[in-house]
Amino acid sequence: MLQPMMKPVARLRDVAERAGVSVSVVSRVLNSDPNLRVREDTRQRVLRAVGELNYTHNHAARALRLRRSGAIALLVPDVTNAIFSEIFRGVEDAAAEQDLVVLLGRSEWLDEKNNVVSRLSQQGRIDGLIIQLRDEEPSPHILDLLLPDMPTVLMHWHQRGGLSSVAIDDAEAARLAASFLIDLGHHSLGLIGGLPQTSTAQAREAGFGRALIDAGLKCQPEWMTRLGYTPSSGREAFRRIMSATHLPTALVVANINAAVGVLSAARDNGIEVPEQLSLVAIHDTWIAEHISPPLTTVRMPIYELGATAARVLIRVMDNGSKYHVLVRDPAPVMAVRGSHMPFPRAGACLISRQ
Amino acid sequence: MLQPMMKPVARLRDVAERAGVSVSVVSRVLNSDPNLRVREDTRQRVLRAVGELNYTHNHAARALRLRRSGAIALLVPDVTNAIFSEIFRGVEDAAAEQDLVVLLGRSEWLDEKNNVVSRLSQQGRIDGLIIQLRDEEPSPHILDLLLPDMPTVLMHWHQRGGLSSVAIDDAEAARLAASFLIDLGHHSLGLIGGLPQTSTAQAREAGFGRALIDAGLKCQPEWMTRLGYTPSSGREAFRRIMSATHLPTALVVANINAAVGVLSAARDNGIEVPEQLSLVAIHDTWIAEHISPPLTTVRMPIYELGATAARVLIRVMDNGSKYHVLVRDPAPVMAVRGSHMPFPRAGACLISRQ
DNA sequence: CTGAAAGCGCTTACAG
DNA sequence: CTGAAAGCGCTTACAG
Repeated sequence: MLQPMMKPVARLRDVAERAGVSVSVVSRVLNSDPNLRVREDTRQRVLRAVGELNYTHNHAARALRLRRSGAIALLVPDVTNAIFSEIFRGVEDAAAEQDLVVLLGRSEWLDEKNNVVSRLSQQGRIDGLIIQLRDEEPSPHILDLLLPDMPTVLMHWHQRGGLSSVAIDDAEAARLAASFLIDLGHHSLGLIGGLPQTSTAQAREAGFGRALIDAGLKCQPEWMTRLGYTPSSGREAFRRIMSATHLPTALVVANINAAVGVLSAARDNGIEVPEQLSLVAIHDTWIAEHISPPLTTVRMPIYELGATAARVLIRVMDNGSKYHVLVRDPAPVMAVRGSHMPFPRAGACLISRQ
Repeated sequence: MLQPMMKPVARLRDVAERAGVSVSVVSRVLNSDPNLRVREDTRQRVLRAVGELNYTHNHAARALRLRRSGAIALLVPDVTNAIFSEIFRGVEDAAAEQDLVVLLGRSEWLDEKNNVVSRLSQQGRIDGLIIQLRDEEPSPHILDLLLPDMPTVLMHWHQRGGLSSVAIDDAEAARLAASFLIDLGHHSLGLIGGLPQTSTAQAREAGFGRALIDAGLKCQPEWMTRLGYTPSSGREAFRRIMSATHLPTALVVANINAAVGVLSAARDNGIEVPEQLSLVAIHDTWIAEHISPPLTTVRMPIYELGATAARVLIRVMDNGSKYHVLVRDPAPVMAVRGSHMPFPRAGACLISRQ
């Protein structure tokens, strides 16, 4: 059995004694109760006693009494995904404004009985949940079953369903990437997309398609894959596209991690980026400038996505209503680096099939 | 003000009523109180009622009563560092054995007043703390001041100080990497090391040195840097080593993220890896096989590091004593990929200075 | 074998 | 303007 976690520490009662008032007054002063009228004199005595005893309130007691924990959870498929770093900061900053602590976890095993989600959301652990589902598990209905009464916000989610959701403008990101390449003279464009059941993949594909249509170009189905956002799926996608009859001169890669795989697959196949193939990836993380060639990407408002998710969650917890928010500010913007080139260019060496 | 977080839910009392016993019995049955004698009959009734009402205990009440929260925190400088993924799994698995939940956070701003560490460790939030300090802030004394009574385990920390600590065998990792290269015929080896104030960097440098000495080779100070574990520090380290009078034929890179920077700096400088320069990096993450060339690395017992940290912490919480553990099982092992070559080799093209 | 009761540290109507 | 008291949902000596 574990022992008590710390030595005796100041309680409200101790503060009250030292200040010569009742616990009620101390509690009210600390919580700035608007109904409280105290002499400034008294208030100062209380505050001084709090400082001298180094009082901080006991969360367990507070949670029990108020029926809320003061914590929210942020669950994502993979905490080590660099994109996620910014999301976390956004959530934390917005949560801190309301004195909420953020618990970070993995959104795994939603099918199993004894999963992280249920364990975290057992009575009294957290007041609300921001969750990004795994791409392979895009049916949020599971959550309804798992946590019928938990205020929940789906992240990276466009559909308007039973739960609140926040998303970034994935369509615009892909449109921007594609038209950037088109403006460079490319007219043979491919898309390395995400899993088709995810709403981000659908949106990115739609945006890509719109850019081509706007430019009077045609989508080539054999240049479009829907395999996911991981390096190995990027690798496989590249392999498939390279086996097409004709080849594109440029690719929009729907995710930067997939682009890492594309880049290394290209190298393995002796194809030079950007000389023979231009690449633009969505999302801008540290790897973009530390890989060779440095990747041209679309930078997205990821910090704001996190902050918005937290603010939406707080409102859901507050009034139980439902929100669907698309974060567009700041707008997606090109981070221009070294993985693209104009087309056609002098001395350009097209990919020739043997 | 936030509203109560969920609709009325079964309490101990509800279970007791339904089972026709007192709350004491229900509580004791659920906690398998060894002093409890109940008729099997009664126990079954209780268990059935628990199931029917879908009872789970209220954490806040439990925490208040038991004076412990059932949660521990894991704080690391950067949650998106891929090395950390395995640590997290290890900690979670070991913690789950004791029904402890793991809160994940960033170990930042230890100097500031209002930091994550203090906020998390306010009364009753967590029972203990596993922390990996930022490399730039290697004085754990700050923790003593910040959290005098919090059971704490330092991770990736070798020194025997006031706090418990767990580490992997960093010296052996570097020794293994260096002797792997030496066995390949290299005798001009450099080390791209971590910040000198960190104990991991000291250990890796020591292990590297020992391999050279064992082989009768000399350390070349101009081939050794101590700039850190990030891609940009790796880039800078490469630049410095390349400005030396003579050049090494192989490098041990003390961290895989730094190796990513080294690789791209090498490419920028027109140096072929592995043809002109062999690279072995410590730590084995997804990037190793998705970068080009795939990196030869040393795989470390990172999952076990996390699990051990949690087990040590649990013992510290239990009996207040202090432990210093070096995790050596499984032993560091080479993950052989494509960033190294024998030396000298037929047709080898050494790096020549212009 | 089982139950009544105290108390963990808070907040908040209610009373004065 | 301030305080006494109830009660949030548990656990656990103690009594029977």
